[in-house]
Amino acid sequence: MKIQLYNTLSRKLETFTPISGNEVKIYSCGPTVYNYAHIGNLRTFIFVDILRRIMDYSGYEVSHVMNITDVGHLSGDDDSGEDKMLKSSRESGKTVWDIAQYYTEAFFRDTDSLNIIRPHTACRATEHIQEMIDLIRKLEEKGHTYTAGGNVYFSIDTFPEYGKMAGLKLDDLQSGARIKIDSSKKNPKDFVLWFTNSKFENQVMIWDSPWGKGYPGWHIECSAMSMKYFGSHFDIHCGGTDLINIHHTNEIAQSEAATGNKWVNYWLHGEFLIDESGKMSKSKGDSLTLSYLVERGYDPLDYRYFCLGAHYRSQLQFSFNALDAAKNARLNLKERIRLIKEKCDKQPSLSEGSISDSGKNYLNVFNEHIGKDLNISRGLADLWQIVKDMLLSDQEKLFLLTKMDSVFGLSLLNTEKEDFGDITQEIELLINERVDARTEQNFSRADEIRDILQKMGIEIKDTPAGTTWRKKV
RNA sequence: GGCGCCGUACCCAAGUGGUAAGGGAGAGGUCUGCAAAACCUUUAUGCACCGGUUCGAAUCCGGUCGGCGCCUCCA
Repeated sequence: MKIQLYNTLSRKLETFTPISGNEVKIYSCGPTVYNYAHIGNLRTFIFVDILRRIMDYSGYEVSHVMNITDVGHLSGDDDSGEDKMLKSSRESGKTVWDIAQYYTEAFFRDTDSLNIIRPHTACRATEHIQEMIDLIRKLEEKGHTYTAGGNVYFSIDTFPEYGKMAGLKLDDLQSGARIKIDSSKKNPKDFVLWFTNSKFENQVMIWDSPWGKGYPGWHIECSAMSMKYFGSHFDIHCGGTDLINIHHTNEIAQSEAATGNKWVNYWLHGEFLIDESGKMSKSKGDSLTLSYLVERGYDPLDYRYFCLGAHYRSQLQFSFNALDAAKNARLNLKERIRLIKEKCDKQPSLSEGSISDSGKNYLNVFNEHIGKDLNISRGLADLWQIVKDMLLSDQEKLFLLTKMDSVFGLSLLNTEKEDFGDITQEIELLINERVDARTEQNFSRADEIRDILQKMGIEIKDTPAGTTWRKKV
């Protein structure tokens, strides 16, 4: 199966070819764990998950590494900003280590509930300080660094290709347009590799280094960790679109300056989720979290479905209206699939070889769609078409759906419990009573019971096979 | 100030040169004691606006208006 990816490096669609045989090495930028992830953050992780699932689906051997940024980083460029971990620690009364642990667990709870497959390796920055120090040393040996004001900086003037991915024209950049420039820097775009002499009280996240006690700059962790797990050259690096200009630009500079060779072949960036006021950000304070959606009665997979409706490189407009639409769509889809499953119940399942031409065609079209820069929303449309196809056998539908859902990750075949709730005794009694009333043609009582159940949030369905119910959407 | 993206029906959106995917919502129908659910049908001569290129444009080019992002930390 051919896979084309839009590479930020070239700003073009490129056909994907792995560096080594059938292996695909994916590094994705992970969460900063000083707060809950908001649903905008999670959109990017869903995008990475789709990428990974499509690679798996295509038969590649994927290894996926993701960092956990548990080192506090400054909110400003000039050393005057506040350390976010410390801030969070001060506000909650917990230690920075507890904070990191707590939010890391919260992050994985969220991603698990979104059916996001966990990376093979999730590596904490704080557990790779030595690797970072080693990398900085290498850069130092090659003359790419200088020390000023107690910090070790990367000197971008020693790396002529600086900014090539972002297309930055250095002279045109208005550095300091929004923030004060660190006066120790030789070039405003230089960045810190290692901070020493923390000015923060109670700074506990400090380590010994050749340059003194301190802590690493933000960018170095991804370079150091990806090289540790993947070596100096790997296939795909992805993250949010905001990382292009600074974070990934700096990562490329320090990585390629250290090794002297190309670091990453394909760079993929996911666009933002926005709401009426624009992009969501942690610094806005109260932000939309997944658990808030759950409190409001949504299933995490409603949000996943919502995200699959748009291409990863388009901004997606969030609203509860749109989320409701996704929720309805997902439940409708599952109901249809439940019926298909029911009808196939006693029949033997199909194998790849016994698929009809029509089925094969669906699969080819689907593969073509998702292979073209992960066009998952087009793939979803393909899936709907299969579900609604009146000529395709149910068995075949089931086969195709199962295969395709390995890419969507929507648990579409899980139709048993989730949406239909636990049968409570009360509901069952009422339903039985209503069935009796209807048999006796006592329709006023039957309608009365239906109203009662309605108020309890239960929806009644009278089918030829009997009365069923489900929780109201 | 520099760079980039976007503007498609009531809503979310796909489509980037060959005559508008999909979903939600709405409407009509079948079914039903009535409903609900389910199922079927239906909903943009039109893709912000103006001009141009082309046999042909939502798609390419130029302009106008509007929205968003990046150039601090950020998904």
